[in-house]
Amino acid sequence: MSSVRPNRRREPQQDRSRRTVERIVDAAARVLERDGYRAASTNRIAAEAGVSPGSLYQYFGDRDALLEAVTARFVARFEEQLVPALRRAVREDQVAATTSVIDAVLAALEQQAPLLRALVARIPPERQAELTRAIRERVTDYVFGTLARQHVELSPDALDRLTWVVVELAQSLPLRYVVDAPPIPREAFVADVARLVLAHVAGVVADEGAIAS
Amino acid sequence: MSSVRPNRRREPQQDRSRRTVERIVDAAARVLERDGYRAASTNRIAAEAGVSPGSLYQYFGDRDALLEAVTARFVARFEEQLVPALRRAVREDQVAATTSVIDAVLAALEQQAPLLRALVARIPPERQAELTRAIRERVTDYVFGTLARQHVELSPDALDRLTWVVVELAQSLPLRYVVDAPPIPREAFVADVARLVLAHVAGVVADEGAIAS
DNA sequence: GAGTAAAGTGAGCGAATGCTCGCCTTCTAC
DNA sequence: GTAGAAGGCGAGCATTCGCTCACTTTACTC
Repeated sequence: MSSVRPNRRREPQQDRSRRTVERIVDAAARVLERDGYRAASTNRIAAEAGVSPGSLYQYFGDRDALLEAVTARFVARFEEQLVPALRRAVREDQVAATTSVIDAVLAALEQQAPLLRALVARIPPERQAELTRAIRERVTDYVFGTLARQHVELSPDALDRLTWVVVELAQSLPLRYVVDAPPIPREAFVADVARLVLAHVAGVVADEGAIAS
Repeated sequence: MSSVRPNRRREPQQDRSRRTVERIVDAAARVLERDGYRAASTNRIAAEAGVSPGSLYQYFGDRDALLEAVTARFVARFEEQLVPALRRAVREDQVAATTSVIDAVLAALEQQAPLLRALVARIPPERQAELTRAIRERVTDYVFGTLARQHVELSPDALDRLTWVVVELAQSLPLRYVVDAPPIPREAFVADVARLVLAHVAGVVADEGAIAS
């Protein structure tokens, strides 16, 4: 139904134009943070970037493509910071690794807290789901892989069930923590979430063992 | 900063007009579900309701006031269904009560699943935060009260910390469950969340006890 | 059934927005 | 130095949308 919409209308070839694209995405993020989604019109973003509307449309097919680029960059930066931490965590024991991962997710979200708040609370449209989905995919792959390795005895169904809840714990809770900023010390929160994850894994493993025997 | 914006421009006095208001809110919810936020223009909603734009503006000050009425009705219906269940849960023991509450929250959300999905995923604007905040407030009051009664030994700080996480577990997880519809049997999910809540409460209580002694 | 208030109508205004296009400027290759 | 491509410009077009207002219809009161 929806025709193929190119995110980019033209691929920048000179440094000059690459900088222009950066400036536009920067400006879009800034306007989104400051003034919200409604006010983030293409003309306004172009003005904020010090660029003409025509230039904007040389690189972005339409308004949505531009806003999508903002969330894409958010996700890229999130991943960029998270992946090394995940790699490091592999060498730790289960308890330490769990804590490290929670901490890393939280840190990666905190890095871009203002934009995150804007994206979550100031409501981009049909595309907001894409943001959380994109973040979740990254974490899901890792969590599923780790759990599958550590608990080869679990059935695929149990693994799915386990993974979904663990990802929610390891991702939704930190996300809400950053957005809401509740009066809970950071370390206490990380410890709480890590304990929840470990308790849940142990619980489901015990359940499955009870069924199997 | 924001001037006082009356949600209602005129209070309906005849049955006829009360029905009109209902039809408008119904239509708004329907368009939101079917076509998303962008397409939910006032003219479109009026047409869907079989009503003229003028009539719409007799009862709603502006577009946002109308969309706010949609989420307000969602929250009202949610509460309407949840409160009796909470009252019933008071008479049960801790484990049963926890399970009952999780189940009740889930059921109340499932009741309006399509609209919930639209409100969460199809992104109303700066007001989406209000939806989750409104829901959360209802649950928070209950959770805080219950925990305070059961654990008088806890410090106010510990209670806050406990309440925030428990509310996230009891509300965010079910909400995501309804929106995402993951491949997890309902009863297993409810049991998992209940166990998580109980484990977390026990954990924090143990922590505090260790500090106090 | 006359008078009045409430409810409802819908053509259309003013403003804003997304986006275009003809034109100019800068860069690159030779 | 120059041709041609890439990049940039911005006035303005087409469209849409929120909202109004002069008017009609319906309901209530006595």
